[in-house]
Amino acid sequence: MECPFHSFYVSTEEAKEIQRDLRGRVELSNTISFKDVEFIGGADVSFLTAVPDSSEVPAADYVHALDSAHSPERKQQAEMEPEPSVSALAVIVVLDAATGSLVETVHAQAPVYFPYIPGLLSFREGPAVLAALGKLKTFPGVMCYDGCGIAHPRGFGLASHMGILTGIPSVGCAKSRLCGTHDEPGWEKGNWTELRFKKKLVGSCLRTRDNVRPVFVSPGNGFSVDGARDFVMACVDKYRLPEPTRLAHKYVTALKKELITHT
DNA sequence: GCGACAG
DNA sequence: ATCTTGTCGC
Repeated sequence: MECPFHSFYVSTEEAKEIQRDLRGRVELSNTISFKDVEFIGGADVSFLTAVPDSSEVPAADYVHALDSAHSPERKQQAEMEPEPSVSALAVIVVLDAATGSLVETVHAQAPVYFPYIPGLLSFREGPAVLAALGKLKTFPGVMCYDGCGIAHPRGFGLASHMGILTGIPSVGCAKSRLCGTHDEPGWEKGNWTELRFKKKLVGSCLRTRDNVRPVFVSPGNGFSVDGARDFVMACVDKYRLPEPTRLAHKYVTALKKELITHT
């Protein structure tokens, strides 16, 4: 199956249409047995205002693919800012699955042409995430994203979107609920309840630490609901967020602070 | 029509 | 996400 690249310079309606077009490609059975996964990746994004992109690294393959769809005509058609003052800063960390040690960290900056709209997050953060992924030397066997997978209005959240575009199995681990209903899980680490949307099982409400708010885990692509939850739980150390996402967040925050200072 | 609403 | 100090709890 080829990579279904599309433009990210789209209107909100086109974005929803893209999600409906691609959701059928999501594979909800465990594609990989994370027992054999060597490297695990985690991604997180923060935003910069009025900080020029000083990237020196050549554009990644993902960016090239996206550029072909980035014609001025499309920007015009989508009625978006010619030169946004806000850019997304994405960081990807790669951990050794066996030891949990940090193997690689990369980052990329991309202009933001899309506003934050619940359900359309990937159109805001996607370009930066894809650009960062393209700079990796160590290719992760699984990616963990800070957002939803199929626990989404159209069953195609950030984790699913990135998973389909890159081919890397993925899981979404959101800090709060986007949609669906669930019972309150027990207060002990490891307790969980089903997250359902329109009567369908789409994820888990998982307690990753004793007495802390739960996280919402759902398959991105290549995972079953149970598999996604087991995977996230296996990535949890002593914090609420699983290590891949927690570390990625830690690094973007530090990098952002650094970039702002050097400006 | 009235709420809900990843980051 | 982002703007922000101290503060309560394990």
